[in-house]
Amino acid sequence: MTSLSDKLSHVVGQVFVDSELPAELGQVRVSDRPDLAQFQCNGAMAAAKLAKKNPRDIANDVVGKLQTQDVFSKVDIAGPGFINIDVTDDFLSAHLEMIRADERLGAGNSGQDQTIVLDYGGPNIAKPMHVGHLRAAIIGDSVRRIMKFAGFHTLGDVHMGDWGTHMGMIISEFIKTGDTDRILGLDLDDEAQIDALMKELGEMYPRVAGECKESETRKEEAREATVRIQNKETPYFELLQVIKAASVNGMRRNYATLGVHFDLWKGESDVHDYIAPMVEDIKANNHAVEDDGALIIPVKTEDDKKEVPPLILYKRDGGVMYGTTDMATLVEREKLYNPARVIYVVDQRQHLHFEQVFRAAKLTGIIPVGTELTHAGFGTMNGTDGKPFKTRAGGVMKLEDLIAMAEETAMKRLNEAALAEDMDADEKADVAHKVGIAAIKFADLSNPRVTDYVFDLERLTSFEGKTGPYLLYQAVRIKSLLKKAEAQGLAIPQADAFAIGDADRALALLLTEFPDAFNFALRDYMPHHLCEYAYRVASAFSSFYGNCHILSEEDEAIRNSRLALCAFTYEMLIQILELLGIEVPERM
RNA sequence: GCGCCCUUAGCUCAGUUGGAUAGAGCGUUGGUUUCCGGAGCCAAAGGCCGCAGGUUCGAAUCCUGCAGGGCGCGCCA
Repeated sequence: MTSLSDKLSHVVGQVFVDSELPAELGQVRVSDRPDLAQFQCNGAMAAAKLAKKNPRDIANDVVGKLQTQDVFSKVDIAGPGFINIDVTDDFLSAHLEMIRADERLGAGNSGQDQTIVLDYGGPNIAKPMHVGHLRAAIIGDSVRRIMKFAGFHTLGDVHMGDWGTHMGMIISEFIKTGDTDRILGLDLDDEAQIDALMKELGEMYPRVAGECKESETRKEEAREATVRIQNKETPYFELLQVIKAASVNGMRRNYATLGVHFDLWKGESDVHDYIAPMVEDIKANNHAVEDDGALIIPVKTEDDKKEVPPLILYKRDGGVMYGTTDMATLVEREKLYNPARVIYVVDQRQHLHFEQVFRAAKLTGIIPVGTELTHAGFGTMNGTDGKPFKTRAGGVMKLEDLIAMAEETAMKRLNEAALAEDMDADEKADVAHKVGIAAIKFADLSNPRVTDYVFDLERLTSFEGKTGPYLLYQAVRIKSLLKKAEAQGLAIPQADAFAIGDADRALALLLTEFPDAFNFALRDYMPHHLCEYAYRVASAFSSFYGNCHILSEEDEAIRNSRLALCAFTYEMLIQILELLGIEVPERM
């Protein structure tokens, strides 16, 4: 299955081949002059250069051959050699029927069941989740959904930070204050006790971290505790388990609220035992060198224009760094899953780090050279002042506070719009939740991953314009229409339904573009292509809806076609929003 | 100092392998409802695409230089 423009490219490409020109030149795309044509092909100009001929002559030749085919209602030449193409409504209707019947809506199975691992979590235990974790979660989960839809076997890993010096700080503090037994005695099935512990940790961590900065002795205590944890000594290791269990509980809650899914709940501690043998192997293969007391892997190459620092396996003090852990994680992933790709959805600022890790992993053979390792980095979420998003007081905003704010604003919007008025409190709260999450996610996903963006809650919760709530509103409006049709006894035709005409041609053509938008999103790990497309579908529907009657249409064939088109548009929107991780309420 | 990214309408941003008249949303102005959900729809105004060169039949897009902004550059993660 392919998009309509792919299909046409094939036809036109064949004509180019017949003229002894490369098939790629026959590439057809949606016209950027919809007033002139539905599709265009610019290959004649490029061909002119190759064949040293007049572009219009080549175009003439191609057009002559295309005009004999009955899929086209118009083929002509404009300007220096643009080939403009329209398809017949019958052909369009038939194509629409095909993608409607296809579970991938024409997008094809490019994944072929290959396994890929996605890393888009990274919260530290014992610390509250904050807005910094939001983008990784939202983008990573969407990329996972997209890849799964494309036929990949996807494994999302939360990969939490549960093994570093920050744990040493906290656990050494509990030991010092004699709170060990109290912590070990906590009932982890009791939400109240978990919340109390998390609150305590939230207060404790910044204080102890500050002390460690001030005092070398305190820092040494933390460091020593870290080693004891990593040696699994009692009660250090046991304390870690309690803190971890409580933290994971909070993480699961946060991610569940966001509707973000992970297949694997692994952490840095899970790969600790891989480190020593991995380093031995690396040393045995002469990839590691001693440097100023540290053990490093040089990863710079001859043709590097920039400085690429080595990856440090062991620090001068014998401790490991996160590059070491990332390497060990790759050892485990290779062993357990043998992935075709590993994709890291992590802050763009860590790009150099990943370049080091990827080079080291390929160099040492931990990961086969043919395996794709990608850092799909993302930019910073800024406040309306253009600086990184903070609370009014200037601190880091907790994720749950941000979500609560979004839900609150969403509720305010619903009231302003007099939406969801006849609902009971629970249903309305559920709608406000879905609207709030849709607002956050759509805003985050709708700009290209790598750029920074401005998080303006007032704007992105609006029901107007290119926002998540607008998309929900449009989807719900279609659903309402479909329900009304059902109530009137009008069945949605399941096959041979489409009879596309002037009123619905634009929407029909747009619906055939799904595979194009999808494949861009898939190729670049950039969901914003789908956001853009979803918005175009929603507004094309709105335009269609405003311009013609559907239920009251008296011609049965036209009414059936339009009903089917509404139903298909609804399915399309729901599917795209699902790929973005956005849930749509039944009504609002 | 070196490297990466960014600079497009008043504001927030799209723009695929170089293609026709550079697009959205918000805001502004005007129109629109005896009918399916009008926070909708239709339309208009608004641009030396940071600046200067170059390549090309053709450049927001590719190359070079400059200016402004963000980020990163070995023992934190």
